[in-house]
Amino acid sequence: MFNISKEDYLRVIYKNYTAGSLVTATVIADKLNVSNAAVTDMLKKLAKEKLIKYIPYKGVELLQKGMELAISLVRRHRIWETYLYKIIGLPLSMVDSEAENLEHSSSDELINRLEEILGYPEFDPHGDPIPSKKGILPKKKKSIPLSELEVDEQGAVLRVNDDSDEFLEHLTKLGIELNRKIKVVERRSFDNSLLIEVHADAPLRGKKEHSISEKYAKNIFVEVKSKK
Amino acid sequence: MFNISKEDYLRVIYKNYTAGSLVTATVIADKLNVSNAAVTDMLKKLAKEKLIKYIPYKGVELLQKGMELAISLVRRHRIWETYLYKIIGLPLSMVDSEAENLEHSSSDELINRLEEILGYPEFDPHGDPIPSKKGILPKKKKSIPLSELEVDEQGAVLRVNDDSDEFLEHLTKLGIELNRKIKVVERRSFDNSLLIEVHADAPLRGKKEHSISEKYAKNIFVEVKSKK
DNA sequence: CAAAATATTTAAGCGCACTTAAATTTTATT
DNA sequence: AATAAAATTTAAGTGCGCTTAAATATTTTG
Repeated sequence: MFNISKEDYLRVIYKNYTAGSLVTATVIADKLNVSNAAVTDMLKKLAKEKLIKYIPYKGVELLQKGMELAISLVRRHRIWETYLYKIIGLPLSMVDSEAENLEHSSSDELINRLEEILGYPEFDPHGDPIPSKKGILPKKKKSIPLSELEVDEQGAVLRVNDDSDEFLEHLTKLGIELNRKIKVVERRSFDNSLLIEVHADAPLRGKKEHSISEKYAKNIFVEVKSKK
Repeated sequence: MFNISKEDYLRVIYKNYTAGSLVTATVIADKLNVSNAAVTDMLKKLAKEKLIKYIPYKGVELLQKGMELAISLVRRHRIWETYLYKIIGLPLSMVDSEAENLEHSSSDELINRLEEILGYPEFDPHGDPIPSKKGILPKKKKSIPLSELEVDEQGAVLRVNDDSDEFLEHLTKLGIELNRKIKVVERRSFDNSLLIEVHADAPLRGKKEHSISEKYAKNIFVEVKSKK
């Protein structure tokens, strides 16, 4: 892999940070598919630019400047994803990799225009929050994995937790996308697989039943609406 | 300037080639704003990859493979320009530099989709031809510079010959864009400046008179429609 | 047509983002 | 707490696309 830029390092640090614990070199190396040595090199450069706080052998976290840059990148990425999906009509399984390329080569003006065309969306097609021009993230709604829904309970898809093509393509086949309502019809305790009812959008109406494995269900997050 | 890629070299060679004469190193260096030494370096690499025929001290021309790559790049560039202008609504003076960034980071699928959305346009907003998926260029219509129109003659804008922001912004102010009809009302032989009538598009109707210098008129190409 | 001017290439070197291999620090184990 | 295992950093080196300065080839011109 080539030409992984500083921005990508910042994005990985941003996405893998959880309060209180630093992001380690190995995590970054894995996500970017580069050697640990390359990561150490880059971290030293980013630290010199005051973008991150780097504690050798321990890990890193973002400083103000780095945080701003990372958020701007995430914003660009998620706005492109949303645009590619909703306006251009690319399949969900393509938008992530396409956006990853485009995010590095779009002016702020273009991004702002795309956002305007989209009507200032709060979440991208995976359900991830889109930072505003000023870097503010919309509050996320509470969600639970589909796997934790009880039988006869229903929820609306809020977020998916995996970027692999296979995962996303399968969801598309099942008609599962953001905001789609899903009801659990049956749970088979043998393997914890579920029989679900995917409610169609207004135009087509109706609902379809599908069987999904526990692993899929654990990576689909829904907002619980009501019991029935 | 940094990170000027092979593709950019190929594009410059493509754009500056005229049958029978090779493209010289200096022309390339000027267009890309790099040193002659950098150009020589890169030409050797491109020649090794059989993308170009390089005759030291003389210049270069594209070979089959290089031609295909260059045309694909030009296609990506012009489709983005058209999309940014017509769909996204960016000002004409911005589309060239924006497209220059995007053209290197878009998949063929995306480009094909944009082309489809645009309805398979033949020309970009500057009037330059857009190569088809197979690399075929639409036949260009015959055009003459606005400066060569006679008084009372009228033509439709087919192409503009300058990419500078100032030039394009001024045209926008005058309401001059592709396919717009222009009539020469008066020619002042003192400085060869023209008084022109720019016909508005259907929705607004009417026409506006403007005075433009010879230099502007020489860079606007029109298709002669009729005498009056 | 030789000398001067111009264009082009070669040489040496730089910063970047990587690599592998060796050295060092941290963590886990008993 | 010593030692083995794992994680991380340092060291050395690579290819890329650039730079400036020097050498060489081509073109112009008086």
